[in-house]
Amino acid sequence: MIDILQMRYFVALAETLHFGRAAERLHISQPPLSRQIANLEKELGVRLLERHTRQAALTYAGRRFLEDSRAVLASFDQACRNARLADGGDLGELSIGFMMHAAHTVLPGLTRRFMASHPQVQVELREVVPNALADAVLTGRFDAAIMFNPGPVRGLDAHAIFREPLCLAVHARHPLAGREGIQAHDLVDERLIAAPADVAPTLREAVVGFCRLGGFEPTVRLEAQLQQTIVSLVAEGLGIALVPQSLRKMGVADVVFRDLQEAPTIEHVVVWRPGNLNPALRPFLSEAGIVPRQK
Amino acid sequence: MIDILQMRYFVALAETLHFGRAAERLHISQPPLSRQIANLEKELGVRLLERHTRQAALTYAGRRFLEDSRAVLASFDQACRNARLADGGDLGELSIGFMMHAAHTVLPGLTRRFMASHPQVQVELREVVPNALADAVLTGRFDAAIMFNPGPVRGLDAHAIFREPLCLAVHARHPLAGREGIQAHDLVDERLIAAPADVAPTLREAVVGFCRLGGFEPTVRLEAQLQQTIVSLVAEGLGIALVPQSLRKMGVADVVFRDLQEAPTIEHVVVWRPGNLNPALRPFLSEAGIVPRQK
DNA sequence: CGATCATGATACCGAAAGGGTATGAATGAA
DNA sequence: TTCATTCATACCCTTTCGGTATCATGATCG
Repeated sequence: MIDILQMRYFVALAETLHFGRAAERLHISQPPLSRQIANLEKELGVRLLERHTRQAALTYAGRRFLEDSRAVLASFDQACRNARLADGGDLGELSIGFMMHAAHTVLPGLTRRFMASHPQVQVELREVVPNALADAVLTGRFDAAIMFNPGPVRGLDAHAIFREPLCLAVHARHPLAGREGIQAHDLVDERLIAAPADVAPTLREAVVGFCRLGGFEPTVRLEAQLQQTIVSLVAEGLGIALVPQSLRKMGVADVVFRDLQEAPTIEHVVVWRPGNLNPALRPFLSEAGIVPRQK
Repeated sequence: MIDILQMRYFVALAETLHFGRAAERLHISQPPLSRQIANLEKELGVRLLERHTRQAALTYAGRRFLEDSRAVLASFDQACRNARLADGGDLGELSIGFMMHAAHTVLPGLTRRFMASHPQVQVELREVVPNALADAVLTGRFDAAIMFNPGPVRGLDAHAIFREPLCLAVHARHPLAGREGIQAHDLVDERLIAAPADVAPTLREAVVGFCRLGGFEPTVRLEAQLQQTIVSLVAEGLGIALVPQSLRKMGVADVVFRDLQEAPTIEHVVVWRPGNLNPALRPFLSEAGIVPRQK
């Protein structure tokens, strides 16, 4: 059976046109090379070289086979390299799901760093409403997701990568719009807009907990999943909200953001399935500052 | 060393995900397959499959290696087939030089037949002034050439493939334009236009010989290499000419072609270098009706 | 024109690798 | 728990590979 070894020998021979020197280059002696080439010609049923006493010359078929062999050897070696690269997470695909909010905070930098250090990994980024993210990671739809901390989820590992304080978002003509040093009890009787507890439980908990510290139980009569939506609702005068500070970067007309005294904080986490065997996941987590524990 | 055999084994295994069935498909028993895969993984330094009791599953790196391996195997097998095809003259390049006149006679049909029976041979056709053709074949510029018979040329084989009578080309207002049964002696005192003897010796010989049979020695005061040029000169009233009959197909205003009694004939030959080892040359010659003698 | 040299082929030997059979270990199913 | 399935391991034999020694051939040179 013809194998890659004979092709390597043939290419070396075709490039030197000299059995002795080709053998030397291959770190073998001349007779095995002669025999391998003879075997190759026999199995192909094709004469590849004309042997003359002083030098050998490729036949037409030999020239063709040389070109093809070079291409085969290159792709063969590449295949082996690729397997090692893929195994090391340096080649392949990585699919990341994230809540919209992350696009304004950690996602851009993290993605840029990972892509720079792993140029051969195809990265798929996909925005998803937060409550679908955990399931999507569990089913394998995503290799990892970036979201507000959902609390412990069975089958998922999570690691905090970012923490930011909440701030108050009010309409520009709201009485609190000009106030400094706003505290929890200043929000008594305000109509609060917040994300549903099932979508972002820790965020909701932070909002509610802050109010309780101010001595009252907040009433939330309007809910929206996305922080950006909540800000828009504030702009429309439908209420006030406690939102992550990074939303200030969004320019929204008629909305004023104010710092809070003893502001609660909200955490971004990366979540992943510990059983996920995509080798590109580990370097991604490393880039996020996470050293996953060995299984 | 990793070789093509292990790749074949791996692809079979990856496609069945079952050592026993893959081994069966490869016509070997299961233990050698296990060992070869283990060797492959060891040499790559990469785990390609997760072995579970009930079924195996490819790792990420394994999936990548499967894709690459399929491509490598395909190109490997293709390289072997190509060598055989090239050796048989069914794949490669063939370069044919020809005098312009052949484009009106044998070249189109011959080329069409050869290309139809050898679709994978790249054919290069190149028009050349006739006296350069023999040298171009000798130097290897062309694998073969089609031309008027140049007589014996050292180092070239030649074989006739077409013979056509010459006819008379005269201006439409020439006295001979209306004559039938024109004979050689009717051309006495005419100004003849012909190709130089060094360009097309047999053609020139045919013209001169015909005149001698009519009892006179022709005077040629105007020469041109190409038959088409000669016909144009006839159209301009610069003289008359004996040209191959197939030039009648050219529509040239003011030129009339007349049959000759006992018309001389001119031969097209294919010439080639017997030492030319391009395998595509033999089938080309066969297509031209030539069975080259074995060297 | 014969001696010499360079080159590739051939013969033979020991080592390595491949495939086969027998069997063991692990794990999911009954 | 027992059984069946599946892959890994152990061991043997054959094939193949590479190495050394040597031969055949043809070009070069005195």
